[in-house]
This record gives sequence, structure tokens and C-alpha cells, in this order.
Amino acid sequence: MMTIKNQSPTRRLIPEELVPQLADLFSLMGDTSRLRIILSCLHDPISVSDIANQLELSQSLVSHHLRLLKAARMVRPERRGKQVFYVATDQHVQCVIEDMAAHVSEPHSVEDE
Amino acid sequence: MMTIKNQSPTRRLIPEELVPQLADLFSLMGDTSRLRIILSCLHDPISVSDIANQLELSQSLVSHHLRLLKAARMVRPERRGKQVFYVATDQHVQCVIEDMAAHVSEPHSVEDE
DNA sequence: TAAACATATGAATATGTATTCAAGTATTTA
DNA sequence: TAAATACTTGAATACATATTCATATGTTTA
Repeated sequence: MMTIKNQSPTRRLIPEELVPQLADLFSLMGDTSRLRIILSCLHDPISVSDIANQLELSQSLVSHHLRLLKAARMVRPERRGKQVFYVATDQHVQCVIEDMAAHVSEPHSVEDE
Repeated sequence: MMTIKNQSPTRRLIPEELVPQLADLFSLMGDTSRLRIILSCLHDPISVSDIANQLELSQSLVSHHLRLLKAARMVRPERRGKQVFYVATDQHVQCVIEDMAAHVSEPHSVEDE
């Protein structure tokens, strides 16, 4: 049998005091409206009204969500004249989403759902 | 003003129909008790009562949470006699958590919080 | 079999929060 | 300057859900 690389070097322990912070971030991503908003400004800056139009959400709602996302440093605002453009702060969020998508795509038997 | 939808040729890695599923998963990880439970059974199978003792949560609460995590295929049960051991189904969840931890550790100025 | 142990589940509650509406602030334009 | 545009914010509400308690189910042991 082939030797399998032990995963211990890649294992990173999550310190207990980080858990609430992490949970807050996951919670933010746990709302479909907010997750769509995150996806909208993941790669390129986009204005609030463009997000609202694209996702068919009220501007007020988008703004409320962006405030939370901004507070969690998941997005960063950038004013351009009358408009405010938002963009994801770093690439980690994108990685998080892609990893989760990989989890969803993981094969599984039909009986365990 | 501008009502053009889909105006940018953004590469959408995440298909729209996947969003609700992803949001559900993130939502599950967005609760501190549940996130701790996930971390408890991330690497090795652990019994319900051991999780409850370790995290100082009631057995009932742990069981309720495990039911949701199991339904989302984030953990998998395995009976051993009277006890039921739970373990994470795949490594993607671990990656998700580590990516998010990296986001938290990302350097940032103190004024934007 | 009954008793014990381990886990699961249903109902009730209390707390949180997504969304809407109305009003406010900021920036540009006439 | 006032008006128009773009966004923000506070309050109210409707809905979701984390937790507890009591009870049920499943498994082993006496």
C-alpha cells in the first residue's frame, strides 16, 4: 500500500478564543442575501445601487448588510463621487467559499440525506 | 438611474443555485456551540457525551446540534455499543475554518473597526 | 426480563435578526 | 443656493432559532 502523507504538518489548531470571531463571520455568510452581496463584490468593486439592482434587493437592505460586512472587514468601501463602491478586503473569503463549494460537491450516497 | 443587469463580465465561480446550500452550511457554522462541536470531531471520532463534557454543554443540546450537522453531511455518526461517535465527513470543512482563521489574522489598521 | 446507560426528540420559550419604511447625511449638479 | 442623486441609519416588525426540560428510543448488562 502506498504511504499516505500525514496531515499533521498542515493541521492548525484553532484557539478557543478565536471561535466567537469565526462564528460571527460564518454567521454573516449564512444569509443568502448577504452571501450574494459578498459574491457581487468579490472580484471587482461595485456600487451599492448596482448590487441592489443586480440582486433585486432594496438599496436600504443592501446598505444594512454592507454595514455588517464592513464591520467584519469582509468588504471595504471606496467613495467615487456620489457612489460608494465596495470590494472584498482579501482573498481568504473567496477561499472559504470555494472550499465550502467543494464540500457541497463532495460525493455522497443518497440515503444519508 | 442605471438598470442594466449583469453589466459586468464577472467570472462567477459560484453558480447562483448553489448559494442557498452554501448559506445553510455557513449558517450552521455561525453558532459558537455548533462550531465548537465541529472542531471537537474534526480530526477524530468522539462520542456525544464526551463532546458535551468537553464543551460543558447539555447532552440534549449537543444532540440537537449534531442532528443538524449530520443532515448537512458535515459530520457522520458511527455507533459503538451504547455510544455514538461523530466525525467530520471530509476535510473541506477544516479548510473552510482555516481559511477563515487566516482572514481574521489578516493585518488591518485599528481605525477600521 | 428489568434496569442502566447513552442518545434522540418534541414542545415551549426567549432571544436574535432580516427586512421594510421613513427619515437622515453626503456629494454632485443646475 | 436648492434640487437631485446615492447612500446610510433608526425604529418597528415578523420570523427564525438556540436552549431547556421532559420524555422517548435504542443498546448493553444484571
